Amino acid sequence: MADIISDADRERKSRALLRTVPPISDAEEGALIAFIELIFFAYRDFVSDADAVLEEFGFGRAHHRVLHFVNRRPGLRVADLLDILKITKQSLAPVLKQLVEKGYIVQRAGVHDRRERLLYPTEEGKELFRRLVEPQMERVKRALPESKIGGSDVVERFLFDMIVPEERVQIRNLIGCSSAGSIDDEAGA
Amino acid sequence: MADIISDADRERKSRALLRTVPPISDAEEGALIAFIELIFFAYRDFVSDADAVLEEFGFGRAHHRVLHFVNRRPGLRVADLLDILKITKQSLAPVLKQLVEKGYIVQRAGVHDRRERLLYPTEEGKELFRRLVEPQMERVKRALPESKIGGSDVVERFLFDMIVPEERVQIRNLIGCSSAGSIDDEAGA
DNA sequence: TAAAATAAGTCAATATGGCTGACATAATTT
DNA sequence: AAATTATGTCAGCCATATTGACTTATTTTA
Repeated sequence: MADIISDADRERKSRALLRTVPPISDAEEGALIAFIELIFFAYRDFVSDADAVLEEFGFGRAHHRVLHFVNRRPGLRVADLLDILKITKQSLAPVLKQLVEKGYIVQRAGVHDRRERLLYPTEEGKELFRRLVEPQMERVKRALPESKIGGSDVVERFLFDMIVPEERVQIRNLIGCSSAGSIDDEAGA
Repeated sequence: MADIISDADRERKSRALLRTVPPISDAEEGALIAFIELIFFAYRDFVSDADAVLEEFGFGRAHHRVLHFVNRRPGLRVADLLDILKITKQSLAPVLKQLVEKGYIVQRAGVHDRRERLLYPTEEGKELFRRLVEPQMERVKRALPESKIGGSDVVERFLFDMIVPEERVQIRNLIGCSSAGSIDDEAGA
């Protein structure tokens, strides 16, 4: 008990030093930490949607991500996938191999550059993609403000602005996102 | 197609608690998938904030999560932590052990029940918590709609509604979240 | 009071999904 | 012909999770 009080003392001291630079108030802090935790719990449940389906197929989340973006961008190269997922090719290799071996993804040599292996979903791959994305769409749809004007735009903008500025243009191009980032994407300094 | 219907069957249990939702149109689908991908990218960058700090200390994200909730709920039991993080005690054990050994968390026997090990952050633990939460608060603060009326409430509500209904009450109690979940949390059936 | 239940810790084996480094192969570019 | 590029592969490592079985200390309960 005494420890907790002295902890609070010490925290007050260090906080006083920090307060000279940034302007996050104590009142604001609680709300921001609540947001941080909400993001943690929301994401955990968000990814759990697909986990049950994946288990049926003996796949993990890594397979899901690969399958997802191959469906969304059929014909993308291995290098593109690595760039989107921000993983190494050694990490991708076993996952992609399993998806190919089990018949969910096919690789074809590029037309212009035959070194490239362009990735396409098979019919089975498309079906699995749908099974995985369906519960996630349902969850997002239910969570999104339904009839309020601009409600979903606010959420979309928030998510977009959580992304590091350098990646925003690339991601907007990738996902074809509507409202996000018309102005001050990495300006506004 | 048949798969989608059977998938809907699988989801019927949880959906029945909420409400009957109309089917997702093709036009809606694109927007929902964009949201799904935004969540993926936003979360990836969100957690990356802490990674740089963690690396300095030789810790991983598991350490971060433990340290975070011990700071937020000083005196919680090991069982509470397992429940919040939804991991097994065997997963927690090495992570907690390291945090204790390196002096960021202390364990004390419970007063009422001396079997319980209540977890408290040390001074160093509180400082590291602050270092980890600070950049995340900054990111959230920047991404949140600043002066628009109700903007952050909309986002908060969205995140809250992404959580599975059964957990919402517990999480609201844990994080002391303001706007989220005044009505129809798990009602509506 | 003796037995059962509980909180926590521990040991072992296993799996997933990341990483780095080094090297091979085929195709393209210079 | 040589360098570069795209991809694949091998080996080893690490972090984080799992299940199962067991111990210890403590509390509850029959």
